[in-house]
Amino acid sequence: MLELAILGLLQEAPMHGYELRKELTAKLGAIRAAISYGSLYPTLRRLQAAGWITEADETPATAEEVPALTSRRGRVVYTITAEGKERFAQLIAQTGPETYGDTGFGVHFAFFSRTDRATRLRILEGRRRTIEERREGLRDMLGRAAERLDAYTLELQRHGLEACEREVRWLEELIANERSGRAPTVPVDGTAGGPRQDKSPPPPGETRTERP
Amino acid sequence: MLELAILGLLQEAPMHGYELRKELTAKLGAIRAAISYGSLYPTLRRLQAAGWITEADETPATAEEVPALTSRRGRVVYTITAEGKERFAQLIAQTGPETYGDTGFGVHFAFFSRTDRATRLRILEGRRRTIEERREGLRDMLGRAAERLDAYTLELQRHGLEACEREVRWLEELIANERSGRAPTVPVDGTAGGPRQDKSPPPPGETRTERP
DNA sequence: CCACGATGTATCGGACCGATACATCGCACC
DNA sequence: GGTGCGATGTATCGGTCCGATACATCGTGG
Repeated sequence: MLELAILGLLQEAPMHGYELRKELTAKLGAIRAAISYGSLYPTLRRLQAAGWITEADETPATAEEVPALTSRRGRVVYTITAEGKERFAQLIAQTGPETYGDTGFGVHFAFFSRTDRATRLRILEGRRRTIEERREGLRDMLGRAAERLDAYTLELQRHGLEACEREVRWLEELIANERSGRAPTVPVDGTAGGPRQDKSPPPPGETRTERP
Repeated sequence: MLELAILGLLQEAPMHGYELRKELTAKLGAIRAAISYGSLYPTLRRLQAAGWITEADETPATAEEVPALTSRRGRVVYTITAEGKERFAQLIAQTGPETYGDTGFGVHFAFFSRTDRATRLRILEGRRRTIEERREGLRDMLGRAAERLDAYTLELQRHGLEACEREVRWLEELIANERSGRAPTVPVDGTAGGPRQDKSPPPPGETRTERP
């Protein structure tokens, strides 16, 4: 999952570790709290060893002397390679059971603007099915096995059930929206890439913004 | 977290691994999908080594002969010890940052009927604060940094923000209930849940219930 | 003058997951 | 009468990710 997210972010611009973590946290803030360096740095090393990214020490080109008295450690900037882009495309398109879990779905969804519509639909429907199953499990629990559980556990289940129902409704809307054809079909490519091409796909969600 | 959950469940009745996993999945179904054996068995071994639980091979006491031709492996039944109960009480009462994360909070909440009210309130308020901070982060993101993110990511944030707002409201209700000395009451919703008999909640006093 | 928070890179132990292996039992289906 | 299949049951292994920790630089304000 981290691998996918890193590759996706580096496709927008080269970054160093600290920045990467901030962007990661911003993009995935709705699902995960914060990515640990204990995950980030080893993963970066793994990606570099595999050839998906390159690591470049940021030494100031304007350094005249600076006789390295303090052996200044520059920031390490990571850049995605062509193979890395290929790898990302492969990862983003392949769906499995882990794609429909909470974290997996969130990461995939966060990169939907780089995903073709067929895959988007497949993921949304798979996620819906997963949540529907969880919902049924909770319903059964609250129906049949209710007397075996205490009031607090029941309240937890009830709250979880409600969350499931809301998410299914949300997914229905997104699916309908994708099907209605107003979906982006974003040109995924990047060879023309400067950093940050301004892509703004059509609003995937509902038109209502009922937040005060 | 697993340690706490196992200790809590074994306090209700001795169980073997398979059963433990089922009960764990039932009790925590709203937060986690299913506990892996790859976590469960090592943890059981760790708890046994620490003396919190005892491990007893379930050999049928009525076995006259049966000279072990097939070397039948009996089920291993785990029972909590007095030290284990002490350990559980210690774990359930101590709160830290990890208590307010998604998983930690869920596990603690699932055992609220074995938690004294002061601790319950501390946990609910800590959780509320955590979610409020997450909510503020998402609000900032949707306000200030909105133009840097694509439509799908924004939609994800919006959905996450809504979930935060709902959870805060839920927590407010629970906190108010705790303060008023009642058990979790059931909000009138209609969409969520099936039959909801008001099963007599843990009395406002202390907890301590053994299963028959 | 220096304390403090932000920036920045990095490692280590541990918790947990997913896949896998293997064995028994009862029951439906042919 | 056989046979396959799903539930029950115990267990390990490799890998991912987290939390704590360490250390260094820089700007700002008291």
